[in-house]
Amino acid sequence: MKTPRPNRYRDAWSGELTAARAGETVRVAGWVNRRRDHGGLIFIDLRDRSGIVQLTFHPDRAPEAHELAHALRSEHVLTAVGTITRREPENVNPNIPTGEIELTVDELILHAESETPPFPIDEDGPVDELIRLRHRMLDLRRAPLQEALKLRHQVVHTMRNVLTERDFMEIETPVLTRSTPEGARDYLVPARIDPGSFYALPQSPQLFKQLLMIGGYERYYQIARCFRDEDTRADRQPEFTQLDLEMSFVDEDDVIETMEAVMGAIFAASDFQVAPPAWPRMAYDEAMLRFGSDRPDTRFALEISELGSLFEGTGFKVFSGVLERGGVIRGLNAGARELPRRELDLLTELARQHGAGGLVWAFVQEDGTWRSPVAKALSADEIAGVTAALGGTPGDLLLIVADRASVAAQALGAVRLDLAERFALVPEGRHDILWIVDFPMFEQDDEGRWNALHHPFTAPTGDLGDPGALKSRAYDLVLDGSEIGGGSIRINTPEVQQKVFDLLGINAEEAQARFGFLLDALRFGAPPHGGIAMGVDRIVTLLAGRDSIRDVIAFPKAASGSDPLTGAPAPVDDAQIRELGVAIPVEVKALRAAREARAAS
RNA sequence: GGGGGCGUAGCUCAGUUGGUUAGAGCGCCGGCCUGUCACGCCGGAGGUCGCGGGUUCGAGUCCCGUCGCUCCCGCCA
Repeated sequence: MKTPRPNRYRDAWSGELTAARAGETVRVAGWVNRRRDHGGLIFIDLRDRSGIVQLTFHPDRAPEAHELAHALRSEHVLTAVGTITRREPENVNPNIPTGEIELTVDELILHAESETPPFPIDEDGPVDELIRLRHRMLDLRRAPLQEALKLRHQVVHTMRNVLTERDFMEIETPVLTRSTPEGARDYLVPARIDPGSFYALPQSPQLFKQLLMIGGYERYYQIARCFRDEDTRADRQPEFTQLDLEMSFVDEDDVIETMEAVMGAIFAASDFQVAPPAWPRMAYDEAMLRFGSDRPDTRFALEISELGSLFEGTGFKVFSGVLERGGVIRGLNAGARELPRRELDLLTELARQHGAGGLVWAFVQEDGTWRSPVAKALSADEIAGVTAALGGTPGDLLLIVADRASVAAQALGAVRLDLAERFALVPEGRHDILWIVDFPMFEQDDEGRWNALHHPFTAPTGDLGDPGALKSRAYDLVLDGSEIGGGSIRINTPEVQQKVFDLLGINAEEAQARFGFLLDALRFGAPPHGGIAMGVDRIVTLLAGRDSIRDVIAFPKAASGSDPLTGAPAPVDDAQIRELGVAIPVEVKALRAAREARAAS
C-alpha cells in the first residue's frame, strides 16, 4: 500500500513497518487487536487494514503514555507516535510480517473507546451468522472478510483494466426500470408519480445493453447490481453483482475470447491454478448425459452412461415401462465402496428429492452376479451387460436411474456430487474451467409449452419451424461445477425476434406491449451483437475458497432475505403508503398484528 | 410452499435413562507481574437453557406449537 499522506492521525501503515526503517519516528493508527499488560511493560498489537504491529510502552521512557495504555481494551481506537525499534533476536516473532520490529511508543492518543465486542475480532473462529450480520461492522474488521473484500476489489479492478484496454466503455443503466420478462420475480417500487404503477428493479441490464449496441457504442461493460425476488441459497442473494458486457459485430468466439482474457488475467493475478485459455467447450447434451448437469464438475470421474439399449424387450416392468414412455435408463459406477443399507437409502432419498422415482443399487459380486434388490428381476445377460457397460469389477457399487431423460440426469448428477463430497473425490488444488455450448433454444414444460432455456433475445440456429431441434447461440462458463457466467449472441432483426416470441406464445400485440421499445429499436438497424454476464460474487467466492457468497459481500442479506443489520424489510407509515397509491390488504394487516402480538407477549 | 440441521453464560460448546445448586474453554471485571506475542499467576462476576403451551412428583432433556439462523427441494430463463 502507498504511504498515507501524513496528517495528525497517521503517517505510516502498521503492517508495512520494516527493520530497514529502524530508528525512524512514525505515527500509526488503528484498533487494539490484543493487549498484553505486564504491569510494567505493556504490549499492544495495533491493527489497521494493512496488518498488525506491536506497540511497546515502557513506564520509565513514556510514563504518561504507559499510564494511558494501561486502560486500553480490545477495539479501542488510537494513534501511537513512536520509534521503529529492531527487536532483540530472541524477541522476534516469525508469525507476523512486522515481527522483526516493534514501535516503542512515546505518545499515545486515544480517539475512542469500544465496548467489549460481542465476538472475538482477533481470531477467525466460527460465530453464529446472525450475530455476525447484526454487527457486520465488527465482522468486517476480521481477517476473513478483509481478505475477501480485498480480493473482490482486485477482481473487479482487473475486469475494468482488461476491458478498458480492449476499448470497452463503462456505461450505467437504470435501477428504476420497467418490469421485463426475465424468469424471476421482480422487486417492485410503487410510483408516486403514477399511483397504481410500479417501477421494477432490473434482474439484469439485458435490454439496456442491447439498446446501447443499437445506439452505436459497440463495446459496453458495467459492474451491475441485479435484483431477483426469489429465495436465497448459499450461492444466491436477492441482490447480486454481475460483470455485464455486450459487443457489436461479433460472434460467439469473440465474446468467449474476450471473457477468457478477463478471467485469465484474474486467475493469473491470483494463486488459483487454472489452465490458461483457450478453455475446453462441451456441448450441453454431452454435459447432461455424462455429468447429469449443465454445470458439470469435471474434476472427478464417476461419469454417467446410457444403458437403455441393454434393456430392449426386458422383462423388468419398471424399466420396460420407462422405455415405452420414451424415458432413459442411465447409471454410474461408484467404485468399490461398501455403503451400508442406511447410506444407500439416503442416496435413494436424494435421487427422489431430485424427481426420480427411485434409485437402483447393485454390488458386483465375485462371480459377476449382483447383490441388489433387482437382481432377480433382471436376466443374466442384462446384469452382465450393465456391469460391462459401467466397467464394473467385483466389489463395485453400481447406481441406476430409469426415468425421463431430464430427471435421470438430474438425479444421477446429484448422486454423483454427493458421492464426490462423501468420499472427497476432488483432488486437492485442482480447478477445472470449461464452456458449455450448443444449448437447446427451448425446452418443453409439463403442459407442452415451449420455454426459452436461456432468454428470449438469444439468437437461435437451425430451422425455426422445428422448435424442439433449435439450438441457441449461447454459452455458459463453468468453474469447478459452478456456473459463473453465461451469455449469447442476440437476435438483431424484428422478424426473428417476433418469431421467437410467437413460439413462446407471446403474440405481436403482447410483445409490443411488453417490450415494444426493443422491437422498435430492432427496426432501426441493430448490429449483430452479443455479450455475457459474469457472477462477480460467485467468482470471488470460488477464488477465496469460501462456501457462501455472503462471505464475499460487505453487507449481505441473511438466508431469509432480511437484513439483521438494518432491520430491512420494515413497515412504513400509512401516510407513505397512501401517497404511493398502494394498500396493504386487511388480511395481511391482521397477520402482522397477530405476529407482533405474539412477539410482544 | 416443502424437507433436514441447529438454538444452553458475551463467544464456541458439553450436559448420560427425565432427578440435588446447569458446567468447560475463551472473553469480561479486580489484583499481582519489565520481553510478551493464544503472556502468566490469584480471585470474581456472568444463565428466562430462543419463546409459548403440554406430559410428569420433577423438563435444558419428552410432546405440540411458534420464532430465528442455516442447508437443500420447489423457485431462480
